[in-house]
Parts: sequence; structure tokens; C-alpha cells
Amino acid sequence: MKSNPAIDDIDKRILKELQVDALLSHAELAERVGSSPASCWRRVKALEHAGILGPAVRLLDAGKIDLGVNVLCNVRMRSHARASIEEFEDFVARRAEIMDCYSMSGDWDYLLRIVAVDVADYEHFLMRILLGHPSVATASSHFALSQTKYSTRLPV
Amino acid sequence: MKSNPAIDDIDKRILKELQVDALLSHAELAERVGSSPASCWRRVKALEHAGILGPAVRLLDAGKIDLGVNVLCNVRMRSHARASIEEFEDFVARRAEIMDCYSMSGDWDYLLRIVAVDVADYEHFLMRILLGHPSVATASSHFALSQTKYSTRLPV
DNA sequence: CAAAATATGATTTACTCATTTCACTTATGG
DNA sequence: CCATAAGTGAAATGAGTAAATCATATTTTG
Repeated sequence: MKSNPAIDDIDKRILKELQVDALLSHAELAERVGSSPASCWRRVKALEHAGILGPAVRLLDAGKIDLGVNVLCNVRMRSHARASIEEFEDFVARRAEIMDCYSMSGDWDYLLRIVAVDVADYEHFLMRILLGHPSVATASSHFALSQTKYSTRLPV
Repeated sequence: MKSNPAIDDIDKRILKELQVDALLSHAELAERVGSSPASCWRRVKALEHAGILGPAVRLLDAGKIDLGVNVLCNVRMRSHARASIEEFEDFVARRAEIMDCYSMSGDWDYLLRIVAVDVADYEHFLMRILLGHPSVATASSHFALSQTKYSTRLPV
């Protein structure tokens, strides 16, 4: 077991391929990256064990299940006490409509991406849920007119 | 073939499970959603065909491959002519470091999320690539101090 | 309410696939 | 430059899987 397995060229190709299709068999993968199935299998296991290769997930078309509204919402905290922060981040983790959350430099403390079925749905979330949270002082919402790009494929 | 297959309760459970683990066999999936493997298989095929169930992808740990820097960048366009917009959106689609792009209401035209290895790397992208694009008038960058939440799991 | 269409679950078949083993090659380090 | 360790590919296996079939149940619709 290596603590920091150096990522070589074949590892990178494996990461590239699996980021695009998680269902590839080791045999197919081996062909694409120019290696053998056995070696690929070992490399995949090592990458998983190192925590580099994460879960295989299935992506859904948000529009087709009526979650077409993306809102980006800046949040300012009432206090920066550790307890407030932890409480807020727990809240973020639990709310399924909050897809992403970034702790930000600059004027705002957090940037959230929220999915909603329509504007009314978002209004409910904003007024009753987000602004109702004790740690939240203010929020500023910006609606996405469309999602021009959404990628999970990191450039390895 | 149904054009708009009504999503029932079992379909929802299938979507929930596959969003978390794309590698589930139909047998395991059937157990979890309370159905038979054969029926699950047919439902999965139908959901795929309807475009609801998208690709299976493998997620990577960005930090572990030295892409720990997330920057959110607002962009204002020089013009809103169709040609400018198309050119810019093509550019966005091609650049691998631009992970997400939203066309926005409000003061800015687009919001981008960019991954970078460090600040210098981002500076290069901003100065040479993004601001060098003919359609781009201005940009305003905000660094994420940390990624508090990142989820691909839509609330079905 | 009856007829037609559609979805379901049990079962089977033929594969494909993950995983192991082993002999061999390549890299590492004293 | 030799010795030890680490990684590689080919082959074998046994298990698990996708997909098809069919009789039955359920839903839809005229």
C-alpha cells in the first residue's frame, strides 16, 4: 500500500475514461488505456483506496424531473462563531435542494446553488427555510436563466 | 414506448438509488426498491430512453489530483449579438477547466465555476484565456475558500 | 363492465466479468 | 552491478449478470 501513489500516464487515462463512463468493464478499460485487464483492475483498486477515484453515480436530467430552476444564492452570516458555522454547514448538508455550497472570500460568506421546481418553490425555500435559519443574516438570490454547462469531468 | 412515462414511486426509488450508486446490479436494485429484477431492468431502460436517467460517471476527489482551487467568476459580455453568445458558449464547452456555466439574470451575463491547481494557474486562465476572449468585456472573480458541499444527487 | 393493452415476477440461458494465480519483466537501492 | 521488490500480462475460474420468454395480474379505455 502506497501512501502517495504517483499518478502516471495510464492512471490518468483511467481517470479520464471512468469520469466519462463508470460502467466500463476492466477489459474495455484496458483496451482504451493501452494496458491489460488485470493491471487495470489493480490500478483502479489502488486509486479507489487512495481516495482519488470516488463513487460511481448516475446523473439525472434535472429539467425532465421538474427541477429546472437553478438559483445561486449568496449568504451572509449573523456571526462567525464556530458554533454558528457548524450549525449552518450541517443544515446545508441536510437540505437536499442545496446542491453545492462554497465558503467564499469577499463580501459574502457562502455561495449556494439551489435547485427548485419553480420560482414559488424557491421563494418558499428562501423565506421559510434559508432566512429562517438562525445563523443566516442576509441572502441575495440570482436566478440562472439556463445551465450552459454542467460537468463532473475534472481535467486530470 | 411512452413519450412521457409518468414517474411512479418505484421509478423515484430507482432514481434515488442509482444517483448514489451507479454500479448496483438489477438484482440488488430490485431488493432495495421492492420490485423484481426483470421489472427494474425494464424501468431502467425506459428511464434511460426517456432521457431522465443520464450517464454513469465516476467522481474524483479534486483536492487529491491538485485541482483544489475553485473560483466563481462573473462575466459580462461585450455584446449580446447571437454570434457573440454562440462563440462564447462554444468556448465554455471546450475549456476543460470551466466546470459549470450559468446564464444569469441580473448584473452579470454568466457565472462560471473554474477549477485550478493554484492561484497562479487561475491568474493565467483569467488574464490570457478568459479576458482574451473577444466576447468578454469584464469579469469578476471570487475564490472559494472551501467546498462545503458538492452533490450530484437531485431530490427526486 | 368487458376487452384490449400494458406491466409484472418467476425462471432460464448464455455470457461476460471480476478476481486470482503465476511466470516474467521492469524498476529500485545498497 | 547485483539483489530485492514492485508491477505486468496471459490464462483460468467460478460467480453473478443482463436479457429474453411466458404466463399471470393489473390497469386503461371504449
